[in-house]
This record gives sequence, structure tokens and C-alpha cells, in this order.
Amino acid sequence: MPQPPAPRRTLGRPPRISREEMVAAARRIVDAEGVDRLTMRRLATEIGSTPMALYHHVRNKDQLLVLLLDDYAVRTLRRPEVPDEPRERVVAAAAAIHEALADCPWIVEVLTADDLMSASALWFVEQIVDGLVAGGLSPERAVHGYRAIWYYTAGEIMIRATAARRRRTDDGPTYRDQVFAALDPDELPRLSEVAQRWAPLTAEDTYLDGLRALVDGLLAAR
Amino acid sequence: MPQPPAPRRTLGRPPRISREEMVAAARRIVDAEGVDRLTMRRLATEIGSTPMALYHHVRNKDQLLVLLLDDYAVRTLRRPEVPDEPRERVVAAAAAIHEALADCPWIVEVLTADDLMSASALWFVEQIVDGLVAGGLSPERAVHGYRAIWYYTAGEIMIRATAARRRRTDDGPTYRDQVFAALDPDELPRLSEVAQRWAPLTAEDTYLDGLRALVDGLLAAR
DNA sequence: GTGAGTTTCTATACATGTAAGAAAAGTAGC
DNA sequence: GCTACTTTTCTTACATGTATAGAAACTCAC
Repeated sequence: MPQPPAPRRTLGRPPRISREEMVAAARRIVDAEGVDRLTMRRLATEIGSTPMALYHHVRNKDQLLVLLLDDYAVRTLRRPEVPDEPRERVVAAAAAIHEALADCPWIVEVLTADDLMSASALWFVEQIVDGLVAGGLSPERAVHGYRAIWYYTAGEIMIRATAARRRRTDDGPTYRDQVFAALDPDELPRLSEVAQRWAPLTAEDTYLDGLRALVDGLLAAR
Repeated sequence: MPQPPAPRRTLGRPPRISREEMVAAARRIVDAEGVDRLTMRRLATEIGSTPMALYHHVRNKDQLLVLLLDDYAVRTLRRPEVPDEPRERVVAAAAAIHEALADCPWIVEVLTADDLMSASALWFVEQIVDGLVAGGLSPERAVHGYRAIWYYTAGEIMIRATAARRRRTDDGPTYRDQVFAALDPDELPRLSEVAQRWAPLTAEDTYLDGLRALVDGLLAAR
């Protein structure tokens, strides 16, 4: 009823852990033992707490990973020299994001977050959108163009990271190998032609080529 | 008189469940109750077995989902009329894959599988690779081009599906909303300019636009 | 028949994320 | 002091994927 006019001191039980502490501890665990070892229980013991206490500072484990990625971005994203030429500016900014993310491929699950807008990454987004506008696109189309670039970039990282992980854990012939072994050259001539080279070809890193093609296409569309 | 004990070549205890039965039961569960209800235990009871018995027909739950997607692809992927013109053939084939996958967005986790090449999807891959070759690319570059298209397509589906799921479960302002509310117009002018329109803009379905840009760029690259 | 070999199935157990609710540790007003 | 309220922490419990060990059900050689 008589709600205090709120001199706003800290009310309630004082917290013993903070988000920042959690993220720092999580980073230590990931750096030292790998992301697989990062569990809510492990993190809780690391900071001398209990698993459920963490949930007052973080909605769920996914959000913890998002914060972790954010922290990583803040620490490692350095703004590169961006060229003036719009096309190259877009490519440079996207490539910088890609390079940073590809270096910590454990965030794959997190990458599907809608935009992955850590505040420290926004500068790169700005470069991309601005570059597209400078290249002649309307602001609306520039946002769409940025999204296309993000889809391509995130997809590349997620798919390549999963493939790499699978290569480590799996042994024996892949499902893909079986499928390619049974190709009918009459029905699928092109695929038969490249069947043996498929694995090495798809293992190559052609992110930049695809990115350039996409940016070219976006800018060419008036 | 039908010979009851057919000359059984198979050694060991005869199986009581099969992969096909598993996939069919899994499909029933997913169709009727949603993918969240598809658990190994639920599937086991559905076919009158035990959870661990399933693991003799499937390596893990992920593989079950891959089989489910495969089954889905076989049933729903219909080969469309593809134009002769290379560029349009590539776009049509990619769009067909995209449309089919976007209709069952529960396979998001599975999409990161390296290629997700169900045998029934290979025809579409053939169209894309062949279209790129017809457009002037070498077979190697055509494979790379196909991969770029796949990255873009899978990324789009994964990110949009996650965003849609989040929209259902979350309430309250997004992290993104907070970030955009705190934009500094001096440092990030373009983003500030479109900040209010960001949510609707990124909610639009612009897959085809991006795809066309990407294909254009791939074909224009010499 | 019996026993060996092979494959499939079952029982049990564990680590994980996290829901639900009780308890603790503060502040504010009396 | 005490009570009311608020916020954080702790306890307990559950569903899930799956590892492990062994039991069960079959064929084959004898």
C-alpha cells in the first residue's frame, strides 16, 4: 500500500555474484578447458555459488553464451582501416566480422540469435549499411543487403564449424560419401563429374569469394 | 504353405524395430504434437520399445532428425519446371530448396550438417551446379558457388527460424531493442537513421532478393 | 540336443539445463 | 525490537540424451 517513495537504496538481499563475474569466470573455463566443460554447475562452483543462483543474473545458458560472445567481441574486435570505396568498405567490414567469429567457433549455437548485435559490433554493421548506401542503395535496401551478408556469413561459420567438429568426432564414411558413391552419372552428370573432388572442394575456404560475389550483386542491383 | 522360417541369413537376435518404423513414428509425433515432444523416450513408447533400443538403429538423436528431414524431403520435394536460362535455373532450384525447408523450420539444428544432401535433394544441387557451369563458371568454381548459395540459404532459414521461435517465447524488450535505443547518432548515423524501422525491415522476407544478388555476382565474376 | 558367436534389446546410471518453491539477507516503517 | 516487503540464493526435483553392462534371442557347427 504505502509504497516507499523510493530513495532507491539497494533493497533486498545483496547480490553475491554479478553478471560480469559470471562472464569472466565462464571465459576462464572456456579458455582453459574448452566450451564443453562450461556447464552451469561448473560455473557455479567456479565462483563459489550454486547453479540456480546464476539464473538470477542470466535468463538461461544461451544468454550466458551471448554475453560471452559479446565480451569476446569487445576484447578482440579492432576497427580496421576501411577503404573509401563503398564496395571494398562493405567487404572489409564483413570480412572483419567473419574473421573474428571464425576464430572462436564455439559460439555456433549462439550465432542464430537474431542479429548478434553486440554494441561493439555495431560499428561494423554501420560500415556495411553505409557502404551499401554509398553504393547507391536506398537505406531500406541497404538494411536488407546487410541481412543477406549476415545470413551468408553466419551460415558459413555455422556450417563450417559443425563440419569441423564432426570431422573430429566421427570416423568412418560419411553419409555424404555413401550418397556420392551411388550417384547415377546419367541423371546427375555434373555432380558425378566432381564427386571425387567434392570433399576437398568444399573444404576450401572461399568465404571471401562468395562475399565479393554477394556484394557485387547487391550493388549491381541499382 | 508359406514357409514360416524363411532361410534366414541374418545372424543374431532378430530386430523388433526398424529405422523406417522409427522415422515413421517420429513423423507422427512431430506432426501431431510438435517437434518439442519428440524425445527418445516418447518415441520409444510410441513404438513399444525402450529408449536405448533406438540407439541400435540410429547413432544419436541428431541422426534421427537428419533421417526425418530426409523423409520429409523425399515426400515433399517436387522437381519444378526449371528454365533453360542458367541464371534463372539456379535461382529456381535454390528457391525450391529454400521453400521446402522453410516450411518445416524445426530442422534448424540439423541444417548445420555439412551438406544435408539427402539423395532426393541432389537433383536440385545438380541444377544449381549445372546452371553455374552453363553460366560460364568452371566446375570447381561452380561447386564453390553452390556452397555459397547453401551458406546463404541455410543461414537465412536458421536465423529466421530462431528469431520466430524467440518471438513466440520471449516477451519484453529484446536485447536488440535496448541496443538500438542507446544508439549514438553521431557515431552510427546510418543505424540511427533506420533504428525504428529495423525490426519491420529485418522481418521482411527478402530471401529471393539476396539470392538473386548472390547468383548475379557469382555469374558476373568472369 | 549343446555351446559358441552375433545381434538386438533392457536396466541402470549419470550429467545436464532448469522449473518451483523455500529460505536467507537485506531495507523501511513502526 | 518487530513486521512487511524485496531481492538474491539455496534446495529439491524432473526431463532429457546417452554411456555402460549385461540379458535375451537368434544361427550355426557340432
